[in-house]
Amino acid sequence: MNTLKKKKPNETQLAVQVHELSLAFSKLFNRRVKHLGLTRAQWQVLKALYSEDGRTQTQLANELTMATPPLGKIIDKLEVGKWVARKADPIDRRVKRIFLTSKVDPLMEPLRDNVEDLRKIATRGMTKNEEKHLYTLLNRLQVNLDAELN
Amino acid sequence: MNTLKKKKPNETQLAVQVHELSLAFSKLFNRRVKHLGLTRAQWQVLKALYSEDGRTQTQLANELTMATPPLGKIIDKLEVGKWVARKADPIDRRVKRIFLTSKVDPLMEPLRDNVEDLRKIATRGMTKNEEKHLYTLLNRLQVNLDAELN
DNA sequence: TTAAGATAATAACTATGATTATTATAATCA
DNA sequence: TGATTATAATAATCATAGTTATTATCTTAA
Repeated sequence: MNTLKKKKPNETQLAVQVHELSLAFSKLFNRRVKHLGLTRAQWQVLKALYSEDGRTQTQLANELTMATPPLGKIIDKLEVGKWVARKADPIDRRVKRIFLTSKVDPLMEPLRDNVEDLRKIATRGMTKNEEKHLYTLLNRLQVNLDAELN
Repeated sequence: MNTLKKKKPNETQLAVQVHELSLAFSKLFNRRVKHLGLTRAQWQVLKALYSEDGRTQTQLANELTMATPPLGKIIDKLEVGKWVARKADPIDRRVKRIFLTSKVDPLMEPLRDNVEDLRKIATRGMTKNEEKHLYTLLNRLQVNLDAELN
């Protein structure tokens, strides 16, 4: 009577498998950084800003492959938490530029470590070559899908 | 001045790459089935029911690796669209079992075709062996992450 | 058999992402 | 210049996923 026997994974469709992986990564990431008061999506934005802050929301949204409204909402939360500040652009009054606060700096290392830990966990049992091959194949998928999305 | 130069994909972190792939698959899927009035997540539920309907929401949620509240909301929408019907279990009055309506049957083939089209698009340029290897590696990631999630 | 614990569905709330509409401001073109 | 067009941010709405709380019901154990 139990119809819930777990499918053999190779039967799982590619898109479904990728989706489940994405959720699993997010759950693990969020669980592991909860004590820092941040989430996966928020960390992505901080990381992008860390390489160069003072960028506009539109520039950030492009880099993060995300529409501007959801990015704006993430920035709202980061602003409430005092991780970032919006500052008006002196020349173009439509623009707001996003700057990191000093509160962010001590968090970068633990967050980076967490990302690296997750990579190690996920690829456990793979050889370096297999892992490289995986990245190549994932990239191929992304290029193909991006081409189709245009 | 343009700081938005696209990263070389191999620099992208594994979890981020998987996340972007997941979003790309969903966007393409939704765009291609919009005329049917369904979404990717809704299709997943219909597909699970198609193999055997009359299951409880908890059973479906388990199969779909999803919590019961979000599943319940997807079923709400499917019910409004007359794709499924909730029926009270005659024995256990806590339980509602979900049944497909006849409206679903003619949609299964186009939806399946769409999934297959997307697979072909995504894996364009890969050999059969590379594709198989990809599935093996993705499955390894999933097993590793699932083990960590417990 | 009654009390305690477990389970099923759902409500309430949060986070993330998408699309469309709106408002303010810039840039361009006639 | 003045009108049109484009762009930046945000509001509003929807879809999906998660957690916690609640209610009804069932199961188990004293």
